[in-house]
This record gives sequence, C-alpha cells and structure tokens, in this order.
Amino acid sequence: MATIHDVAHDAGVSPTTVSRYLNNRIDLPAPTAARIDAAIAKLDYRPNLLAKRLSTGKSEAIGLVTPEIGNPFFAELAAAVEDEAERHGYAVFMSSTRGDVSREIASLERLRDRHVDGLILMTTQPDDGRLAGLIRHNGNVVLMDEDISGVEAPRIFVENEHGAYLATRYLIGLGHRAIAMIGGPQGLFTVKERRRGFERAMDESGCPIRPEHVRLGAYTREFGRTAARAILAAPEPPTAILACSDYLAMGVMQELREHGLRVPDDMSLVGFDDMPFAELIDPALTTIRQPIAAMGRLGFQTLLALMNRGQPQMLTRFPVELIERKSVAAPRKGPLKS
Amino acid sequence: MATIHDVAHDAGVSPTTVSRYLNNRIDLPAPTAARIDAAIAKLDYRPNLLAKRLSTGKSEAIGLVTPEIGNPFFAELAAAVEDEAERHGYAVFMSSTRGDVSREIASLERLRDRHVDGLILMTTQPDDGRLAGLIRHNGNVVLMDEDISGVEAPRIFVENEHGAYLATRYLIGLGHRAIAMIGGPQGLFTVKERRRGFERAMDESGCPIRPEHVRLGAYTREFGRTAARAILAAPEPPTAILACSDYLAMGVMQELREHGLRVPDDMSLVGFDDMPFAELIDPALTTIRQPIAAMGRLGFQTLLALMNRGQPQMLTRFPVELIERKSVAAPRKGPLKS
DNA sequence: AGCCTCTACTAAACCGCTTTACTAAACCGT
DNA sequence: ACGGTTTAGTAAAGCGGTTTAGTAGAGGCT
Repeated sequence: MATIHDVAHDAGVSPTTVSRYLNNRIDLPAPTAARIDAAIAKLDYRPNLLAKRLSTGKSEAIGLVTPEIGNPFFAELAAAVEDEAERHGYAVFMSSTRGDVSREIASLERLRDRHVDGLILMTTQPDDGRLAGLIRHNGNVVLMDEDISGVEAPRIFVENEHGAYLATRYLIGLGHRAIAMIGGPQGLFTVKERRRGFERAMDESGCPIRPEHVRLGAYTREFGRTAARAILAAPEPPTAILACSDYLAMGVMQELREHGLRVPDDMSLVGFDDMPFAELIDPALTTIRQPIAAMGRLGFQTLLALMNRGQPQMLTRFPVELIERKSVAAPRKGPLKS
Repeated sequence: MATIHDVAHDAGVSPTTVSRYLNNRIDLPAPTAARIDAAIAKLDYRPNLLAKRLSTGKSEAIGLVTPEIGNPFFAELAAAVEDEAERHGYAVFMSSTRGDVSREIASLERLRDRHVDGLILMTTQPDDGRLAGLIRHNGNVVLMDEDISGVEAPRIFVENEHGAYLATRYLIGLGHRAIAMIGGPQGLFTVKERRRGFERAMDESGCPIRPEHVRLGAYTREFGRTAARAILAAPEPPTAILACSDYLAMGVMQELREHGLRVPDDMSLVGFDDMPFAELIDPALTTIRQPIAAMGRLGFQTLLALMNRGQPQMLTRFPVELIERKSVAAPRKGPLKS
C-alpha cells in the first residue's frame, strides 16, 4: 500500500507538506495541491490509521459499555450512539458486562490504555468504589441511565421519579388505591428514584403502601415472576402493579397468566422503558417511554465535548412519557379468585 | 505513562529484551525476568497498544456487520461473537447497515484500511457485485446467515431449507393442507432456501400451493401485516401460515388480531428464528430455532482461523429445531369469519 | 543596499513498540 | 588450547504518520 512518502515523492513535495495539507493545517497554492491530489488518486493512497493514531495518541474510537447488548433497550441505545459516532468519524467498541464488575473495570482499562478515547458507561450495580476511582483517574467518561456516586462525570438520566409518579397517578386516576411496585436491585439509583415517585404519588392521594407490595430485586423477567408470585400471595393483593421495567412487566404478565388472571381485567399493569416488544405483547403494555434514541445521540455528543475539552452539560434529564395501551383498566370489584 | 524504555532502564536491560520477554519470544534466566517483572510492577507499565499495532500491523479487532443491532436476533449473535472475541483478546467493532449497501462497503473499507483485521458480515440484500469484488480483494471475511455469491469466504448458515420443511411437515401432520408462506426479500439466499423447504414439504404431501399464498417482501413486522392482509383477502384463505421470521410472525399476529381472528383457533402460525420475544407473546410462538450463540462463537473462531492463515471450514450448516409452543393447532373447520 | 515580512515549503525528531541481524561471554568436548 | 555451540542479550532500523523549528527565496519599504 502507498504511504505518505510515496505520495510526497510523486507530487514532488515532502511528506510534511502532504500531511499538513491533508489535515488542513496549511494553505497550498492551487498547483501544488493539485499535484498532491493527483498523486493520491493515482496511488490510491489511504492514510494508515494505525500510524496516525500512534502519532496523535488518539484512537478515534469510543467504548460503549452496556449491561447486556442482547437487551433491546440497550441495543436500541447502542444503535443511536453508533449512528451519531459514525457521523463524527468515530468507531464504537461495545461490550456487555452482564452485571460483572470486572468487565466494567476491563473497559475502563481499555480507556486507560488508549484503546478508546472515551467511554459511555451504563452499569446495573451499586459501585463499591472501584469504578469511581478508576473513572476519576481516567476522565472522558459519560454516565448513562445509572449513577455512580462520587464521580465527576457528565450524567444522562431520565426523569425516573416523574415517570413512576406519572404511572402511579394514572392508576390512581382510574380508581386504583392498592398498588404494588416491583423494582430492580436495591440501592440502585434508578430504583430509588422510581420508588420515590411511586411513593410520592401514593402519599399525595392518601393511598397506603403496604410494605409487602413493594418488591425490589433485579431488572429481570425472572424476578418479575418471583415478585408477582409474592404479591399475589399477600393477604390483600393489589388491583394494579407498577413494574419498573418492561422486562419485569413481562414476568409479571406471565405469572398472572399462570394463575389464571387476566390483564387488565383482574390486574392492571404498567411497565417502564417502552421496549420494542411492549406494544407487541398481548395485551399491549401501558408503559413509561424513555427517549432512547435521543439519549444515545446526546450521550455521544456529550462525550465528544468532553474529549475535546469542551464544557459538556454535567447533568441532563430526559423527559419520559406515559404510553397508554391495553394493560390498564379500572380496578376489579371484589377479591382475586386465582 | 511508563514506556518500554523506562522498564528496560529500570531493569537494566534493553527494550528489545523487555519486548521479547513480554511476547514470549525469549527464555530469560529467572533473575533477569524477575527484574523486568519488578520494573513493570513498580512503574505500572502497560504496553501502548497503538504503538504495538503500528509495529505489528495488526489491530487486534474485528468488525461485526449486522443489518440492525437493535434487532434481538442480531443483538444476541453480537453478544456471542463479542464473548468469544474477548476470550481471544480481540475487540469487536459493530455496525448496523440498515440495509444500506454503502454502509456495508464502508465496513469493508475499514478492513482494507486496517482498522480491523477481519470481518463477520451479515447482509440482507442481494449483492450487485460490488461487495463481492471488495471481499475478494480484502480477504479475512466470514459470511453469516446470508450468502453473497461469487465470493470465496467461509460461510456459516443454518439449515434453512430443512427448517421450513420441518415447520411445514409439522403443520401438515396436524391436518393442514392449505398453508401460506411469507418470506423476506425476493432473491435473498435464505428466502430461496426456506421457500424450497416449504415447497418440498407441500409437494411430498400432495398439498397444492396457491400462488397468492406465497408472499415475499421483507423480513419486517410491517411486511408481515401487509402479507397477512393479502392472504386473508384471497378467495380461499389458508388454515395456517408459515412466517419465515419471527418478526414477520409478529406482524401476522397483529393483523389477524385486528381481523378478530384467534391464533391458533382460526389460524395456525409458525415463525422462524426463535427470537427472545417468541415465547413471551401470547400465544407463545411455535417457531424454528436457530442456535444463535453457537453460530456467533463459531463465526469468530472461523474468522480467527482465517486471520491466522489456518484452514477454516468453508461451509458450516447449523441444525435447526422446531420449538412447539401455542400458536399451532389443528385446522379450523369451515371458512374464516372475520 | 539593507532589512523585514511573507510565502512555500522541508529536515528531523518523535510516537512506543517489534524485529532482524548481530555480538560478547560462557561453556564444552577433545 | 582451540573451535564450536549455547546463552544472554543488544543496536538499530523499521512501522507510517505528525509536528516543531527552521529555511530559502521573493517582494516591499525606506
């Protein structure tokens, strides 16, 4: 393959000149520029990225760390990030941590080793301090979706509290007063926020919250089932359930079905996230929509600003929206017969 | 950051020695090795990947080109590829082409420009020859899922024909004789193969295929709806539909629902792929499972063999499996009342 | 004429690692 | 004691760009 030397030789200039010309750091008289252009075309010259990177110390790539790329929520987000990154000439390395802190650490090490210039990090576990330490040393990290405390990175979140508040108010507005909530891992930022929104809505309307109606565990379908089972077994089961992710809602729905209960006739159900499958299931899931694509785009833009030593917004909250579908109705009369 | 020179200096040897030691190209007496190890630890030395890559000409990264990373099928595959790649110290660049040939070409250019050492390529469109040409020049490409004709790359496919055959035989076994088929883009490899399997099963059982019962268009939910609408409008609608992807099946299901038809009572439905949501929808979808994770792993292994100038298997066919769920029953008696 | 400024470049160092070709010293058998 | 082999390394030339510091020559001003 042709190198910059070949081009320089062919055009009768020095490699320096070609390099500067290609990087717009010099204004060349038209004939010289034309000779260089001709040489490039003739030799089919392509700059060697590896060399360029070593020289500049930039890898022109970013890392996107998600808990699980197979999860449609993160996959959609990844698609948006990738889209925006490509527009700016950046490549995206993805990695799925599967809730494994050591994988999160590994991606931070990739940042330190200049494998990538920056990182968009989504975690699903409360940090024990290790991540925070690494991030502080490395810089160029944008946090999305979940917070890591003790870190001074730009953050991009949704209005978690407001979302849960909206959903709960909506249920209350339809006459529900006994509402259960199922959430992800205890201690997680989104979990706390969503719980707060739920509690605020309940309090405002004077609806009592029974402790056994609040189940925290994991953002998985499996936990949705477990939690639903527990809630159904409670002495006074609720008439509606707020599941703080669509995955949880799926599990709840499956469990209800196995108990012979119908959604929404016997139990109303609201999800959170508006994953692609939310409108495909039956009944279509009423849920809180997060603007995934916009978050992904902004995530990259924020990181870009950070990498260019700009001044990115340090905290962005995206609005959420209640999407009304078919999984919610007025409360049933009378007790559950399952 | 410490460089290999610093380590060498600290250990009292030359950089050459450190380099060779770290790359296992030399056996050093224990004391010397210990000094180097100590220096590395002391200085917290990490080899600069950028420099290493320029020097070796390898980027230790591969590209994974999927039509749409937001699609759970590809997302799951990506997760498996990534997993296997990481195990071998490779990073994975993903890109979604969204059916855009220019994006496919862009990823091949990244290969040529040594951004990545190899590529796993999944396309969703018949090639006009451009891709084939580029692949021939670049080498180190593994084709998955769909074929590109005129290329000598290792290929990894599933038993498309057998899958469709299995599904069709299964329907016929339950008494269906009028079966429709909905497939992806005409001219696509998987479409042709699956169609052939469908036709073979029908022929073998003496079931006539009505031309208006075969709909080819795109592997999308939207097309599933369109095709289902057309099929329902046919003079003699079938009693079962074979949808050649789960996305298509989703669309079909939605359309049927809007016509007031029940699955499987009024119409049996079989999908293809066994995407994660297939068992979540109601009724759970009977479908043909592709071993996605195994395909992803083998995809990387094959590419690795290719990159190391080994002799990879040039064609691998993965078996498929019929997953019986709830979307299939014996054919309804009498005509459709929609 | 002498000095300054501007244009149009260039030489050479550098990024940090790998690798080829080579050497000094120790050991070994006869 | 000597040639040959092994051990334990090293010097220096890349890899292909970028960048800093500098220069030759033309033109303008006084």
